[in-house]
Amino acid sequence: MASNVTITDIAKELNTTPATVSRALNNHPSISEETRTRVLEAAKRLNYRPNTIASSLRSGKSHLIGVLIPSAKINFFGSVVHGIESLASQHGYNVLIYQSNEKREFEQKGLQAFLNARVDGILVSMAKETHDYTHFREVKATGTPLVFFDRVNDDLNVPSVVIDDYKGAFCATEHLIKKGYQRIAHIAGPQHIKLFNNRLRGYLGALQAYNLPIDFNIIYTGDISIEAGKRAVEHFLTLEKKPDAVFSVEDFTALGAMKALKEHDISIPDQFGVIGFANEEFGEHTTPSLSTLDQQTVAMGEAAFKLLFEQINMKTSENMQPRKIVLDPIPVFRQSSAHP
Amino acid sequence: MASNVTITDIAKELNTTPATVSRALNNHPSISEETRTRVLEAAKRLNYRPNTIASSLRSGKSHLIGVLIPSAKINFFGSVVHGIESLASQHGYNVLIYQSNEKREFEQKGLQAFLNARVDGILVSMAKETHDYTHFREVKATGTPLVFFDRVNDDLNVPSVVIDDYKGAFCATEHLIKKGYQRIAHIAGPQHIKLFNNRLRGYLGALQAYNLPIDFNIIYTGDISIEAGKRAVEHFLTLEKKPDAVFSVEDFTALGAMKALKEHDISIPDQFGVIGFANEEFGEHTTPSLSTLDQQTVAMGEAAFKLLFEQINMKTSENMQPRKIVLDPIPVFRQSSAHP
DNA sequence: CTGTTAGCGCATTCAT
DNA sequence: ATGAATGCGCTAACAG
Repeated sequence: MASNVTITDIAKELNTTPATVSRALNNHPSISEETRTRVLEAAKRLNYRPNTIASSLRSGKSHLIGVLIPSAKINFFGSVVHGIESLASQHGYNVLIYQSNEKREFEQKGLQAFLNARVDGILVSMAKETHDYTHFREVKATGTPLVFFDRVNDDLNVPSVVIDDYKGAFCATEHLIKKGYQRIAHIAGPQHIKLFNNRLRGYLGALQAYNLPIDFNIIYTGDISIEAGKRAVEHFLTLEKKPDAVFSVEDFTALGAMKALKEHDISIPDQFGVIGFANEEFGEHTTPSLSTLDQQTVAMGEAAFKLLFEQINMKTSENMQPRKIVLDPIPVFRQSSAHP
Repeated sequence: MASNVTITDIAKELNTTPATVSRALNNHPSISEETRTRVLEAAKRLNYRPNTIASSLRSGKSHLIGVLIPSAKINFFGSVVHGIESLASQHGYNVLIYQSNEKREFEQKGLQAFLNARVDGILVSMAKETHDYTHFREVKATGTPLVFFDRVNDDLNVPSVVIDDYKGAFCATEHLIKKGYQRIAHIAGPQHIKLFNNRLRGYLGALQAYNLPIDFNIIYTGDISIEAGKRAVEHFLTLEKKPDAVFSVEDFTALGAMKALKEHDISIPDQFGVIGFANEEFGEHTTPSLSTLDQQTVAMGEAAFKLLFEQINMKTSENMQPRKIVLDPIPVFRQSSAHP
């Protein structure tokens, strides 16, 4: 069964030494073409499998990267992992995955596991619950390259990849304006979370850019849920000066808004325009289909890996300030904002 | 900077030997309580991190499991990975992830990478493209525990976890019957894929069980797409004896069917009932919401890990025939099948 | 270009 | 209960 042939076995077979076999196997420059082929042939014949564990121990490089996400069940992170893994395996890295389940405790355990496994680098999207960052500081202290994506923390001085929420919100609002909607509302998310604040700012920025008045009566702040979207619309409809379109901070909230509008027999997009943010899968299949902004999940994963890869291959001396990659969200304009 | 304290360092600090430190750290039975605490204290003080690589090399156990999936972008697999990782980390295993992207070539590369990393076990959902199974045979030949989930192959004699497609299809069809629909159609998937065939059989089984006639005119075979669903309905509506409900092999096809029905102003569920299979996220948010069967993704991941864990801890002598776990799909009956 | 030597960090056998 | 010795499989520095 498990043959477990080693380079020593190959060496014996060919009356040479493990060192030579190792060199041949790793395409070392100073090795004759002849011995290389002989070794490769013998390796194949004996069904040799390089033991990466031994190699890692000796070389100090594990060719492992750790990816810490809140949950693989969340679509967004699955897509990001897709981007990460694709590039990583192209570059000869294996990907370790760990879920924080939004708990700081698990987050810490995951980082611990990664460090113990001597990963060559770590990619993290932070848990919501996390407010104390000492565990990340410990990682930095070990010198292990670290990159944040999506859920980042700027104080930590770690390279990161994020989406340009301001620009996305600006773009969404601008789109509604250009489509001819007159009075555009916003359903905002919890403002202590930076990205939701950025989206609010993008909304305000677009209104200003087009010299439209800002009315805080049509800015509803709720949580991220279908229910919040419904409540927002109910609120808007009580107003004297009702809005005729809404930019919702997030697709699920937009969905709630659409449901409430339907209940009131307000037709979308004719009487009321709706646009969300995230490009969740369901948006393509609602009636009408939901306009939104795509978050570039796969590109985010790829960018995150690239940043990490740079860091891994960087002499520690080159200690410039950490790079921050900001991805543009991609507009996906569908029916819900197609003002006639 | 990276301290990289070893057990030897701890030993020196305490004027003892690496062996003692190792024993203390691993809760070896024959070690005095006093030295244990002294070692643990010193380990913490020196910021010691066990080197799993060295440990793996020495012990022969990597505490790594490899998970090979078609793509992390696909929701289903993300959820399964969630289930796997949760249990795995509870049991002290780290999870390596690799995507085949539905290509046999990558599948083989992934398995190779896993074997080289000396994983303690491998979990696989096969690529669609795969028809030649020698790479799996090679894995078996190494003695590395292997478990299939969802996309399995029975010839390989490998333990597996699947969903009971027959039962799910039976249940869906039965539901439509009990709701009072009279003439129930089926949109089937490519029949060379076993699970689709099982669903067709479940549909037929339910009709028989309730003494309903089987009419092949209302069994439409297509691929798995929204378009196929639309075409199926178009076909059904040309018939003289039109159906008044459909069990669709899969949610996206069901969605296509709903769209076509809407275009024909046929009201769902009053005039026509629809039920799908998979419990895709969008189903909750369509109008009307889509009845379906949940595939128990997280439970599948957990079951797969459990099976693998059993195998890992099994003496190779206990070579009974491989276990096969069959999960029951969970009915999720929503509006689209709510016959008045 | 190849062989020799050494050791990565740890767990385990055999002493004591 | 602890210490001494050994080697897992590989790579790398140094000789030749």
